[in-house]
Amino acid sequence: MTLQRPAIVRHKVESRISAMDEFVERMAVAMEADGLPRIAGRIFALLLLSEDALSLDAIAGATGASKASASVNTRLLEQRGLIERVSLQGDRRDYYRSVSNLFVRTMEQRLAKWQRFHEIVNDGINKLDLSPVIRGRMKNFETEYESVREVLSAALQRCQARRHS
Amino acid sequence: MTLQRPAIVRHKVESRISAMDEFVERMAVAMEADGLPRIAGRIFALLLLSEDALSLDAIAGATGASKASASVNTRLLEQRGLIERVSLQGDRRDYYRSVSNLFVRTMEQRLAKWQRFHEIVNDGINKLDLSPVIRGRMKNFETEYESVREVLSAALQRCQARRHS
DNA sequence: TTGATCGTTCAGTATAAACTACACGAATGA
DNA sequence: TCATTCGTGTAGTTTATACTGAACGATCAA
Repeated sequence: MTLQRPAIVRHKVESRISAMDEFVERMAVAMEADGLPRIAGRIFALLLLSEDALSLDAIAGATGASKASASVNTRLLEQRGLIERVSLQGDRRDYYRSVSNLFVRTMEQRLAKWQRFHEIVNDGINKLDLSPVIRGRMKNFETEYESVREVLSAALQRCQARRHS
Repeated sequence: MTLQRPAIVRHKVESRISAMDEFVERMAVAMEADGLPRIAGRIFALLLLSEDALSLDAIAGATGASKASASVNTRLLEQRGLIERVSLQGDRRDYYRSVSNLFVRTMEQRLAKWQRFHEIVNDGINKLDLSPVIRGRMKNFETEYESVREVLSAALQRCQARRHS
């Protein structure tokens, strides 16, 4: 059974297809460094390049993954806020597309990951009996983080405000 | 052959040892989310808690890893700028300790990772023939990134300036 | 030069993860 | 209600990667 490639890819000439594929693959590898499965990266890149929302079958067909894998990885990306699921009336299928406020979403994602990290350090400061030197080092680490986090949050809020204006 | 636990751990009473170990393990899991091996996370946490620089054998003994694994993972952490190798005169062994400007180092590390990501997107904008909608979406993404990156770089420079004053 | 110790490399193994094929339950339409 | 199509769960396979044990070259002391 041969599935159609999605519109964004289908209408391109051959040389362009490989350029697109290269983009997808590079993105997939880069996102692997962020701890996501490679297929999730491919799906993300595919949707980033696609103007239309794509069905699960279309995604599976275009990425070469099985439908089950596409299902798992779309859900993962959705949970992380990198893509969103949309439904079209008169169609039972789910469709997926890149979120509109992608940058802010990715940044929020990263901030949350840092947060867990720094919570561990804060717990360490509070619960362990550390030498003054170590305690000072860790507290300094946290102070610097807090100042940067505030600056970053403010910048992100400006991004969002600009979008909604 | 029983290796000594490092000083920071050795002098603690039993209940404190487990609290330390919990810190180490939590940190190891958190750093795994950043794509590092779990053992590297353990080593990092251990050195974060240790006032003294530790030898490879001490690290292997305290983390329960083999010396080979300790060697690989200390090198990895060193390359990432999270720990540094120090040598004591009159001692052939290498010692490792947490870097002093840890926060700035970790942020630089993360910024570099983002940079690769955004280079791919920029390449896509330049090399692919995208629809106006997609192109606009990606350019907007990059614009927002650039503004945040500048704010962040400035904040990091302030951190460094404060340290050297 | 010899012996001992240090860090590293390498081959093999164990562990973990991703992915697929298959099958199931739910929702829809005939 | 039966058939169809959707998304998801699961068992098993494949693949990748972390880790260990042993051997190696380098460095230093005797």
